[in-house]
Amino acid sequence: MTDARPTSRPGRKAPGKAQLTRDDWLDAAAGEVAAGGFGHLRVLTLSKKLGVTRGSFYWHFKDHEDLVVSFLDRWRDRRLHELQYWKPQGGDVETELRQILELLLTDASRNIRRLQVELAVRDFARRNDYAAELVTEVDEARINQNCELYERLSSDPQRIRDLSLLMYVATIGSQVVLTGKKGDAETIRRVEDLMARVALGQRDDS
Amino acid sequence: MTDARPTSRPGRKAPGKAQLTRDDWLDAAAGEVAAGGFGHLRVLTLSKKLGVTRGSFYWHFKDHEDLVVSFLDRWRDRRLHELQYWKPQGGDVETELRQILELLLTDASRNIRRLQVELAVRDFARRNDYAAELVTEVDEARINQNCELYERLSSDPQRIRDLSLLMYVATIGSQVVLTGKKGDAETIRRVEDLMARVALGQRDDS
DNA sequence: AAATCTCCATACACTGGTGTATTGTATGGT
DNA sequence: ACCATACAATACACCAGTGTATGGAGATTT
Repeated sequence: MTDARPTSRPGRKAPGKAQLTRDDWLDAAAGEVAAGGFGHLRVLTLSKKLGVTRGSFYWHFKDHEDLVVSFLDRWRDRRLHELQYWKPQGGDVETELRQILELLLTDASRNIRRLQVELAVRDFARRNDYAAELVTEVDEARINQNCELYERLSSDPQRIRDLSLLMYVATIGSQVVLTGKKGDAETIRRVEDLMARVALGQRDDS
Repeated sequence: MTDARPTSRPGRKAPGKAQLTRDDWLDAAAGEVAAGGFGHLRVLTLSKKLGVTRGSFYWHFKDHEDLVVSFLDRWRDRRLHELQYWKPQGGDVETELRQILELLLTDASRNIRRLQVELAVRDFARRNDYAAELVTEVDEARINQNCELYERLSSDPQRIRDLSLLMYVATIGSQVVLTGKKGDAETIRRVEDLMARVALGQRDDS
């Protein structure tokens, strides 16, 4: 499954042109996908961008589909892996909630390219079963992760899941609707604040 | 601007094959767009689907771009027009709110094709300026429309707009995340219910 | 230093798609 | 009846993109 070829080559790239790795191609592909979606992912364009010919590509990848699948796999792995670092730092519920929301909204809106890739993957998932699987996997992992937070707001398991889901779809919706629009920074901040108040208002005592 | 050619032809289509109209092509295009997005909108495929050759297409449309632009225009016009019929019927705030939400979530999730088209347009807008304009136009119209409803929950204009925006991005997010997933019907119903409670919890007295 | 391995270049065949020019055929008007 | 019009079929040139076969140069090994 995992490729035996090392990602960082020692003592190479001496002559003039740096040798490319599989990951270099995937990074370049990320740019294309962010800009034009999977439908505009061309190996010819990619090659030009990297300053080589397609001969190089077909050494690193079996074919175009291999690139797409590898790209999706890496995306899934990274999205699942990063959840580890989003573990709450401790503190009361409100500050923790606001931290999470800031991470998901304000911070995310600055990583414009990462956001574009996510939307592209999500769109591609509508017509590609494999991509759909991965997206579902990532969605569920994120929603489950946030459940741990909302457990501190309610004791009803159903309510907890629903709240986590609602907050999640709101963040995704924000990204879809507001990404790249003018004045989005301020708007996103306000939505973020309102979401926090909404979540806190869902305590058991309400 | 508007085409002089009638959409329903009188006394034609006698021989065997029904004559095609510009709208027939756009309807067929909707199917393709829903299934594969704008990137997979091919005039060849469309022609086969309609049982004719491309010769017909190039009589009705100048070129491929003409089809896309016409499609987008029709989409915008319909989305803006349908808002007229979404005027609240009167009644108290809660039932009215629940009516709107049911319309936007449960009902929308049944119109799977319409939903797919909307998501496709939205994705296309990320790389097409004209589509982006229309999507922004539709988004703003919808958000403004819903403001009228949320005015009855709060008196702070800023709060009203934020709430309307939050509810809107939540519906869009639901469509993006939940469309076509298994068990979405029940899930959507629960999210819908939670959204109603959230909105109602945002009254001034809170 | 010879052989081998790694990575990329070059050239070619092939496919699918667009757009255009030309021709064909019903239909309605007069 | 005749012709113009509306619509569609056919055939063509053209381009973008993939995949493959083969060659070649630099580095690594032995």
